[in-house]
Amino acid sequence: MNSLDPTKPRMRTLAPVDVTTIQERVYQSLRLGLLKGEFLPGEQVTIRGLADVLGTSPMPVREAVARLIAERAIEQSGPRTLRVAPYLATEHENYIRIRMQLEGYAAERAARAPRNPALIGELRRHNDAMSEAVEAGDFEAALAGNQAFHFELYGAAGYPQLLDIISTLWLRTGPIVASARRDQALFERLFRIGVRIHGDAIDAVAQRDGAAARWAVNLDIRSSHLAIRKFYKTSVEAPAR
Amino acid sequence: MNSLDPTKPRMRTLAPVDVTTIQERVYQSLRLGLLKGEFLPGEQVTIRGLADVLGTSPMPVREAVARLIAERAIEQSGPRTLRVAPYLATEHENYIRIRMQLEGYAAERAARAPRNPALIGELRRHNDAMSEAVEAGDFEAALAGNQAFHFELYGAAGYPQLLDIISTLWLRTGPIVASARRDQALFERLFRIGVRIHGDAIDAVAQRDGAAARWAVNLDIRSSHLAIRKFYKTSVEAPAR
DNA sequence: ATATAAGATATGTGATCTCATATCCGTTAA
DNA sequence: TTAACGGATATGAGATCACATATCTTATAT
Repeated sequence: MNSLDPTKPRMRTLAPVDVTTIQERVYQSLRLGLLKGEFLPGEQVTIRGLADVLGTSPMPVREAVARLIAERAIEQSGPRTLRVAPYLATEHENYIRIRMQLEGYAAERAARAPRNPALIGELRRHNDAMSEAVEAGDFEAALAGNQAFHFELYGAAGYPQLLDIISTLWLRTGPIVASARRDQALFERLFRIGVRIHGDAIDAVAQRDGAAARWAVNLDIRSSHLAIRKFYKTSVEAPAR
Repeated sequence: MNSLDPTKPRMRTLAPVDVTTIQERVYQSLRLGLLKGEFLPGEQVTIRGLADVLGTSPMPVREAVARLIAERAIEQSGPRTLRVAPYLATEHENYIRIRMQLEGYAAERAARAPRNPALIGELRRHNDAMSEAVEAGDFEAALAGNQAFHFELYGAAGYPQLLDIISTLWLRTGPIVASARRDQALFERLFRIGVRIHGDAIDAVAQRDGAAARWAVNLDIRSSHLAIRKFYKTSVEAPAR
């Protein structure tokens, strides 16, 4: 019997394989693309087109898109047309008010939640990363840092369901925020303000001051909203509904 | 030329035909069924089974179910199993807190919105219908009246997007609330309390007192939650996750 | 009698095909 | 030159088929 003896126990090097469905991977990919600003608000998409880009058949894309339609991140603009949710001033303003309610509440709960020793450090780390990215002019990284900061904070509230709803709202407003970064000067200013407000939020959490945490997050949301509104007012006109 | 002359103008009796997709009708049907309590929390469903009941093929059902999964009304409990969202005490409690934030906010805004002369009358009408249904022991009608009252109120806030999110939350908690009506005595008591609280809410709106409206709605949500928790604690145990 | 294994059934996932129709483009007639 | 008609193309919706596998049933062996 040599070393190839099949009855002899030996080390296996096979690793478990990714068993997630194609549909799920398509969904996650589209979701990430929306949050990273790879789609413009109002941009038309087609199921077959996405399937080609993603290297799969239309079938999994259809169902991933159906989920995104349910989350209002993609909408049917006509009988046979799909598009990324467009920027509409009043609609976006409504979402901002809803976000202030929910994210403000999440921040308040996070500040009042049982102390997690690592939380403050993590928040600072995300905010520092965002700050450095802004100064380096890397707006994609700044966007990612901003997102990481917010979700670290909201996650500390200990409400998976709340986090889930907030994620959906970010998915709707993501392409709008991300595409607005094309105005570099405006967004540099915006992100610098954001970094400072995040600092206030961190202080509020450190002092377990729920009201102050809520206030800081609401200020952050509102100030970013104002910048985005200015961007869209002065540059792009929203596509017709 | 007789009366069948095709050149002679004549009255047409053809009415427009329903052009909505099967998928959309399946979705609306499932949605209504969930809100009316035709599904039990944790109940298993199959795509082919639903397709048979609805008299269609699995295809439109698949995509309608995908949307409901995105809304967390249906979930995948295993590799090849779908079920209606089950009752889980802490998860449900989290949803209750989120609903208090959002529905409280909606009520506050509704009370402070520009006066709609018909609103108070509509609210009273829904609440009276609910009250009569409770006394008649018609819990399905009472449930419908309760829903109509809440959405009439929240709709008056003038935030379609907020209404949409609240609808999604009701879709998740709908089967839980609806199935709990099986304990008649408990729910008779609950609905009677609800009718009274609704009266307080109507008064708050009539006086344009946003804080009072928020308070009334939050009390309504919380009291119904307590009744449901009691029901599930004393009767049914939630299916294992 | 019980436990294990083999076979049958059920079910979600994905691919492929068909269909209706919206959209685009070129041709033709006024 | 312009507008209207018609054909080609693109696209979402739906049906059908194929596949892998989880679950249930049944038979057999201990």
